Amino acid sequence: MRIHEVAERAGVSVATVSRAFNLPDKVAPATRERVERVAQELGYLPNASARTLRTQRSRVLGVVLPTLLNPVFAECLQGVAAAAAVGSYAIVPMTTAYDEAQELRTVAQLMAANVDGLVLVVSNPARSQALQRLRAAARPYVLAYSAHPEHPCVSVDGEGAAAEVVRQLAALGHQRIAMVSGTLSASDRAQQRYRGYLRGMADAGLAVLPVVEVPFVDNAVQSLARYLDAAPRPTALFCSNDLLAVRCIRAARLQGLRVPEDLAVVGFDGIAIGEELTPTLSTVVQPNGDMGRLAVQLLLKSIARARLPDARDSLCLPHSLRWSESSAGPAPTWAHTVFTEPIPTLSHHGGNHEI
Amino acid sequence: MRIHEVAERAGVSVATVSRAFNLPDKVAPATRERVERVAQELGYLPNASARTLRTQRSRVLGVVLPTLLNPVFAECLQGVAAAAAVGSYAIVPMTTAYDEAQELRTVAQLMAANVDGLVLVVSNPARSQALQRLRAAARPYVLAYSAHPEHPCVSVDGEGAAAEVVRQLAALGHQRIAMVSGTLSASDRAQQRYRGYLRGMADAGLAVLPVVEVPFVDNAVQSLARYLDAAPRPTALFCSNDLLAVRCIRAARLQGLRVPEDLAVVGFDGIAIGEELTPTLSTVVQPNGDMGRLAVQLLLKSIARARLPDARDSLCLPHSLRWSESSAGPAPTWAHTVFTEPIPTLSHHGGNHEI
DNA sequence: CTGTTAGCGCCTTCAT
DNA sequence: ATGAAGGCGCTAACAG
Repeated sequence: MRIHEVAERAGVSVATVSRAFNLPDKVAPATRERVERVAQELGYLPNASARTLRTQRSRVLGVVLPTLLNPVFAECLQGVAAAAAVGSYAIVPMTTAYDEAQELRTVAQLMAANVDGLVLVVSNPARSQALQRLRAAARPYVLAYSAHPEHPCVSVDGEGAAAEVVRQLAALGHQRIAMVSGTLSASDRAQQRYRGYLRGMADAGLAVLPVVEVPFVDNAVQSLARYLDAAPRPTALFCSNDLLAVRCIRAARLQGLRVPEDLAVVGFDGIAIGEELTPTLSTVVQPNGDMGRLAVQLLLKSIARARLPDARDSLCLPHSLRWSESSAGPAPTWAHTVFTEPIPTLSHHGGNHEI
Repeated sequence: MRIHEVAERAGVSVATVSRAFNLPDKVAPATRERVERVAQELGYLPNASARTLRTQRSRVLGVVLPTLLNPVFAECLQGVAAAAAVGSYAIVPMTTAYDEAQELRTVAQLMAANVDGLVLVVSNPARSQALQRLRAAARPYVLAYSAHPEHPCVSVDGEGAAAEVVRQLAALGHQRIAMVSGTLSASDRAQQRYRGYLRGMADAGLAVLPVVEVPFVDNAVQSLARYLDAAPRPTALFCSNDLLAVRCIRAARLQGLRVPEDLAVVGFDGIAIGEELTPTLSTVVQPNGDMGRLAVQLLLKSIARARLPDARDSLCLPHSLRWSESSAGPAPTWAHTVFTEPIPTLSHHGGNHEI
């Protein structure tokens, strides 16, 4: 279905049909209605490629995310999609698996696809070649989840939030607080949260524990369980994301530890499912949907003004701490000896609450 | 950066540059190398819109999903993305929130965007206007997660799997097995699984219980808890998806019920996080990634042959039952009276395992 | 092996 | 208020 056929059926020129769609004011009401009716009947929709080629604007935004298997980014993407839809923009999301080479390839591909702008979550803004390339090509982009003085960003104060969590855990009476993180080098955010941990521990006058780095998801629970098996174990774990927190809770249970009595676990991200688990997840709640939404709004605003987004327009969104069931103050000393047996495994059919 | 500039810098015509990219064999090695080098230097990438307009092929696939907030579809999308990447196709995912009107709009938008084909998860293939439209326009598409004799599909036998789950629960000694479902009318799949429940109960000679329909996510846990409060309660719940199962487990705990001793809970989907929860989720494991992957392969194969995918090429993938910690046989009668107090709520700071 | 050229479908200036 | 026509960047005949 092409514009020519609509024009023919409506007894007008293609120019009039085009105007009826794009500049409705410039066409007589009667004509416009007729064109619209015919277009409707024929199911005509303007060919996006031709329009893009002609106008040099695609009304498409590229979205670069590490993965969609972590709900935090899926939630963000929903916000991006919602805000884009409001502005009549389509989105093309792509995932990079936290790999910087792939970030670069992805961005190149998106540029070739003529996206009008990009929202991206990158591993490390400071050294990202993908961002350099975008800047060199003068493509509008906004980062989400990262803060960097030279890039337009929408983020939360991850370091401050982490420090706050640790201080509050200390205030609850915890002294041995360990940080659990994914591969630190893979993500700027993980490093930021770790710095927050260090600062919080210093503020509380506590001794820092070695970071528990869990690089591979496969055996995360296994290695965490092993870690928790060795004395003296921490009384609280601060995890750099909620999925890690879920795994820590499982590892604790496998070791026969109660959460939160024997081990408090706090996550980071505020993924929705965290509130449905048992115990519900204590965590740093980020406004994931809003992060995406506002990144898009910043982007679209700058596009409308035909300028690049300015680093000075960066936004730091408020976060909140959710103190929920997976955390509490440490149990008194005698309690630590109660649960030394691992919980029954599957063959006993899950009697993990009879103990 | 346009093809013309590359041609100029390389001292050849635009046709040669184009050929160097698309038909490398038809250009002299020396020339090709020079063109490639220049293109590299200039960071040239062919304009996708122009190419699409000219060739009438975009090398883009549309992906229509209900939501990305349910990990089952995020997992599927990863499979889709992987298979598309292998075939050098980009993807444009869109979500429909289980709304049929939005499915139609989304498909129309994707068609206007010149996608070469679509993978879609729709509410109800039998009455989907979106599918009618695709068929009318002769666009290649493949459905995932649904089976329908008139459409090319990649799915699992949801009814059979559900019946199997119910029979096995019965074999474990359960007699009061209830089905928990989202809005039945919103999804073909939910209905299919419900039919499986009915069949399984009949096979086991058990009396069917009224389906527990949980239409709105907001108060799902609340209403489930209320349901579980009323006697006589079921000893096993079969949930039409894993997220519901997670909520059922929480509702049970809120009522002071142990899972699985007082209440066995089985889900459906096999989302990855289910294995990390405590208790780990018993569920029907679908190959979510493969579902997406194979749907794309079917699609690309047919595109390569310049034909529409045939309903007779539909695939029914194997599923498996994962019997894990959230299910077990029913506890003996005396056990039902042990836990009658609700677990402490947040204000008591989560002592839900001290009972 | 390489160059010239005609559109793909649309928007937009210019003319009427 | 409407129509005619050029060209966005690219690929694929067709020539040479």
